[in-house]
Formats: sequence, C-alpha cells, structure tokens
Amino acid sequence: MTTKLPQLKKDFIESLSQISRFWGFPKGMGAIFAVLYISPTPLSLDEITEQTGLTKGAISTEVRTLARMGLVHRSSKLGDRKDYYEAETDFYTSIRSILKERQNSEFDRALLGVRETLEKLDSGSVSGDDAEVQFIRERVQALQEFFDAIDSLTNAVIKLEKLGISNVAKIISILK
Amino acid sequence: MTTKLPQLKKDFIESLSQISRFWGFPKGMGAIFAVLYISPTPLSLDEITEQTGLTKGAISTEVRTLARMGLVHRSSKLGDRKDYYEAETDFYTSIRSILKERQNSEFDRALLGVRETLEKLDSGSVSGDDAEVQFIRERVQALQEFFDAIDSLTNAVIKLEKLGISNVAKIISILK
DNA sequence: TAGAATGTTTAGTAGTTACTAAACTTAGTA
DNA sequence: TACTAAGTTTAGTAACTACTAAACATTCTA
Repeated sequence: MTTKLPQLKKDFIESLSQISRFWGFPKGMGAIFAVLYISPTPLSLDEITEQTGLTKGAISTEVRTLARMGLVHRSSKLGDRKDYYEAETDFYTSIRSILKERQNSEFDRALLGVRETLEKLDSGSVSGDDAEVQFIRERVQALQEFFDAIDSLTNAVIKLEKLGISNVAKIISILK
Repeated sequence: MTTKLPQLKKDFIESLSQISRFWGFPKGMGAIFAVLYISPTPLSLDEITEQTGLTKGAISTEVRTLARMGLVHRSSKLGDRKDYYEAETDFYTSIRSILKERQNSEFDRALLGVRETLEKLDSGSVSGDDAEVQFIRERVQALQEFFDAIDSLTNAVIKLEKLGISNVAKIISILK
C-alpha cells in the first residue's frame, strides 16, 4: 500500500502542529515550520499560505516569532521583492536561541522569585515562628537545588551539539 | 529590613503559580502545590481554600490532577472525615510519574505520527518525485534523531534520582 | 431519620488566544 | 502619477480554559 506524497506531507504538518501546541506555541507555528522544514527550497509567504491554509496576516506575525527564535531564516532574491523563508535544521542552535529569547521572560522572573525567597530565608531577615521558618527554608532550598539541576541539564543539552548526537548514547551509559 | 512570614509565603505561592502557568498547567495548580509544599503538616481542603483563595470545587478537581501526577498525596486521619493533602518532596519521583501520565497523550501520539512518517519514507512506499521523497526522508530522519536524543536525556534526568543531585555537577563536567 | 460536614459535579462566565478579514503601508513598475 | 505586488497592522471573532457559584452526593452524628 503506497502513500501519496501530498498526503504524507499533510500528516507530517499535522504532527508538528500538535507538538507545537503541546509546547505552548500556536498550532499554526508548528505548521509553518513543518512546511518550511520539508521544502527543498526557501518558500515565499504566499507559498506558505497555500500549504498551511493560514492567512497572510497570521503567517506574517508568526514567521517573525519563528525567526526571533532562530527556527526559520528570512532571505531574499535579487530582483525579487518577495521574502523567502527557510527552516533552521540545526535544532541545538535553535534551542540555544529559544532559551536566550526566554531570558527576562515571565518564567525567569518567577524563578528569580523563588531564589529571592530563599535568600531572604537564608539571611535570617524573616520574622515569624522559628521552627516554621526553618522548615520552609529547607523546603525552598530543596526546590532551588532541583531547579539548578534542571538548569545544568538544559545547558548540557545545548552543549550536545558540539559532542555530536552519537555521543549521547555514551553519556547515557555513564549515567546508568 | 525584615519580611513577615505571611508575606514571604504569598510571594512564594505567587512564584510557583507563574511557573505552573508557564509549563501549561493552571495557575491555581501551582498555588495549591506551593501551599502544601511549605506546610509542615498535611492540609485539609478547607485550609487550602483559605490560603489560595480558590473555591472548594476548583481545588477538588485540581488536587486530583496533582495526585494523578504524583505531586501531592491524599491521606486521612482516623476518626476524621476530612481528606488531607501533602506535597511530594522528591521531584524526580514526580517527574517520572508526570511522564508516565503523559503516555498515550496527544503529545505522544504526535511524536508517533512523525515516526510513522519516517517509517513510510524508509519502506519506500511513498509515491512521488524521487528526489523530493529522498530529501524529505533525510529531513524527517534528522528530526527523529533529535527527538530520540531529547528522549534519552529525559530518561537520564529520571535516573538522576538514584545518583543524587550532587553528582549532577560531575556529569556536567564530563559533558564539557 | 434529620441535619451537618465534607467532597464532587455541573452550568455558566470572564478572560485569553489564535486566527480571519480587511484596511493600511511600502516599494517597485507602467 | 496611478497601479500592482508584497507585507504589516488592526479590529473583531470563535473557541478554549480556568475558574466560580451552586446544586448535588455521601457519610457521619445527634
């Protein structure tokens, strides 16, 4: 039983749309990336419109976000007024810029909030029942250590690029 | 300058609420977990209501989700009809059950979609321009390899529990 | 059995978000 | 200059989500 290429493309686009939505990005963003990712040549805004069914407006704004995250790149041809877009294929590079993009985000400010809570508790500047303060201090500290561990691992992922994917297996075996 | 304990708690709850929202969970879920996490004793539904400002109904449903994810545990006292809830403090245990919970989720089905796309391309059962099929095959394969690498690392995180957080630093240094 | 205490479910709502349609802008061309 | 092609911005909308309020269910106690 054979599958026709257009159908295969549609399925792939649909899968990436779902994955995108799961990570808290618009469904359409995933679709746009998918279309660009499996295109041998850079595509114009109109071509993306055609393959995703989204309107020009939506693509215009979402492609800008994708570019800011480093997941797509914008280029142009001489003597052609159109913009052309292509997908970044190095995902580790993308991850790095996505994380950079997240700097100063609500998320980072929230993490900072926890850190500040811990600092206050550590500096002994919190007034209240001593035993309770101590208890909370230990709990918040454990949480902070967990966050730090996750942070370290995130940085590790970023570094995987240099190591090459093939080495991941080796690292995993070290962990076992 | 001293901070009063109730204010510190409020700030902490607010921080975890934001973090929760960032990860795509309801804000209230983070607040409930925060309240339980910094409580020395298990709390009843009414006590959680009081500290979060949410209604009984909301807490009833959200605490169930938290329990299913392994982030809180429900218990009861003899001769007391109330349910009591306390936070799980081993985050690695929680992560494991969250990931298990995700099994068969929309996300996993989407990942499966990509894998199936690749299998079709590999088995040569896709009809269409040969060069294009080959190009798409390579791209999808690269994406699949990336997903696999992330998956390996996720599993590594889960295993960190056994190693102890302190060893994470050593692992990171290996990666450098 | 009635009443109270606890927890669950359900109908509705306010707020958010991803998107469309269309007005607008900018730049190139006849 | 008017016209066209491309992209952006903006106003509005449909669908979703987290939550509230209140009805409902269950279990214990007088």
